[in-house]
Parts: sequence; C-alpha cells; structure tokens
Amino acid sequence: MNAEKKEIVYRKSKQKTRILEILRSTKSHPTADWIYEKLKPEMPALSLGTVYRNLNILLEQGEILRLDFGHTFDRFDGDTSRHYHFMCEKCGEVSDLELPPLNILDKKVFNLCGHKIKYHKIVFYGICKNCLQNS
Amino acid sequence: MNAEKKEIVYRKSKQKTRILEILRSTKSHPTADWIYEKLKPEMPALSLGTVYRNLNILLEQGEILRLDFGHTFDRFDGDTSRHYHFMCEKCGEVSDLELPPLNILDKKVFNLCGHKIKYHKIVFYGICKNCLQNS
DNA sequence: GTAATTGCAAATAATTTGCTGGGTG
DNA sequence: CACCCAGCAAATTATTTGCAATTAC
Repeated sequence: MNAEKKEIVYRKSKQKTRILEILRSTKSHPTADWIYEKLKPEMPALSLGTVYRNLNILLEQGEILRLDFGHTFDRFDGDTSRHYHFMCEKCGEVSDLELPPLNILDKKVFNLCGHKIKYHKIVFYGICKNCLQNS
Repeated sequence: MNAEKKEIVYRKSKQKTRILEILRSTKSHPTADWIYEKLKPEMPALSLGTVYRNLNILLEQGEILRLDFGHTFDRFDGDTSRHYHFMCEKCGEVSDLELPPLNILDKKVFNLCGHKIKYHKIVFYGICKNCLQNS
C-alpha cells in the first residue's frame, strides 16, 4: 500500500476550461448536473462523465472545492445533543468533540447577511491522535 | 403542493428498537450498512431496506442525527479561499458567508483532544433573506 | 380490523469506469 | 508519437420503493 502516485501531467481541453470558467463565474455552488446542462447548448456532444472527470481533476489540483462530507455514505449519530465532529483523514474515524456550542455564531451570521439561522454544523478534518502515534 | 402531512402513528418493532439501541451504545457514527451487519447475526432475516426505513423514521422523530450535507448530491465551489457556507432549508440555495475564518478553533480542538487539525468546515442552516420576505 | 412494519427484489440516482478513437504537447 | 482526454454506455454504490405477508395496537 501507499504506492507512489504516478505523476500525471494534465493537459488543456475546451471542456475543462469551460467547466472551471463556469464555476468561477457563479456563486451558486452548482451540482455536476447543473454544469452539464449549462454547457450542453454550446457543446452538444458533451457527456456527464466528462464533467465528473474534470471536476475530480480540478479538485485534485486544488482549483475548486467540493462541498460535502467527503465520504459517500451517510453516517448516523445517536447523540442528538448539540456537538461538533472530527474526521480523521487517515483512518476515516468520526468522533465527537467536547467543544461547547458556539451559539454566538448564529447571531453573527444573521447580523451579517440577514438569513434566519436555525443551527450550524462544524466538522474538523485532520489526523487523529491514534494515527499520529502509529506513523 | 404543501399538502398537509398525513400523521403517522409509529409502532414499536424489534428492529427499530435494536437499531436505536445500537446507535445509542456506540460513539462510532456508523453507516447504515454497519448497523445492518451488526444486527444480522441476531436477526438473520433482517434486510438492509428495513435499516434504512427505520433510520429515516428515527430521524423524523428527532431521535438521531444524520451527518451529511442533507442533499444527496455534491455541490462544487470555484472559490477556494477559506469561507463558510449557508444553506436555505426552503429554497435549497447555498451561499457564501463573509464571516472571517476562525482559525482559533483548530487550536482549541487540538488542545482539547490532541488531534492534528488541518482545517474545518462550517455550514449554517436556516431560512434565507429572500424566502423570509416571500412568505 | 386497520394500518404500520417487514423481507425481498427491483428501481432510482449520483457517480465512476472501461473502451475506443481523437487531440495535445 | 506517447499518452491524456472525450464521448458513450455499462457498471457501481448508496438509498428508496412496490408488494404481499405479518404484526402491533
């Protein structure tokens, strides 16, 4: 395991360029499908697979962000009290944090932009204590 | 639209009870499949569909939490600078927030539990300014 | 007895991947 | 001319749903 990644030299393509342009020009945090529909008129031959492939390349290059939990499956929590989570990027473990709830943030955001905030979620990412020791 | 929800009176079942017990007894934030595998030995006839159905019922009853982005598809962001997000529960829009990054939190969490924190994400949920006005 | 719940299997839905041919460096 | 990239379709994966039988209240 931990095989060294083959260094891929990415090339330009009209599709990749347009996808990035579209993402840069909107504040709407689109889905892959939305980008596909947006691009289809000017590139009738475009396929959804190409959009996904390019999004992953752009992600890897750090040109864009993906807004999700990282893992593809939902996780459930039997503890419904307000608390935050940490996910270890190495072992994938999700753990609860003792950090007290920061209710002030909700008010701050309301004052800033006028949205009515019901609650918020915070997830910290990094390497857990265990993985730090075993490496 | 906006049809009034038929009020369902949930009944007890061994499956639902055990699923909740398992969730309450672990801190590992399991996936649906993990719960299914855990329960299978004592309930050989159990099906994965039942696990999913009960998790959704428990969610609706507020007995458990789901850790994810709510929507099932990824959204992408062309802005890679550190910023937080807001999602409107009514119209589904995701927008950027002007709230400055709270780097102190990463140190706080490290001091608290010893995990090495690389970064964190915050998502606020509620009703956006627009939806507030149009209702 | 009414209607929620189950197991099973088939259906969805988002995303990934194999293949073949075309285009970039 | 090597090898990355596109388009297409088929495969994967997590989750949902239809159905008939079962069970809770």
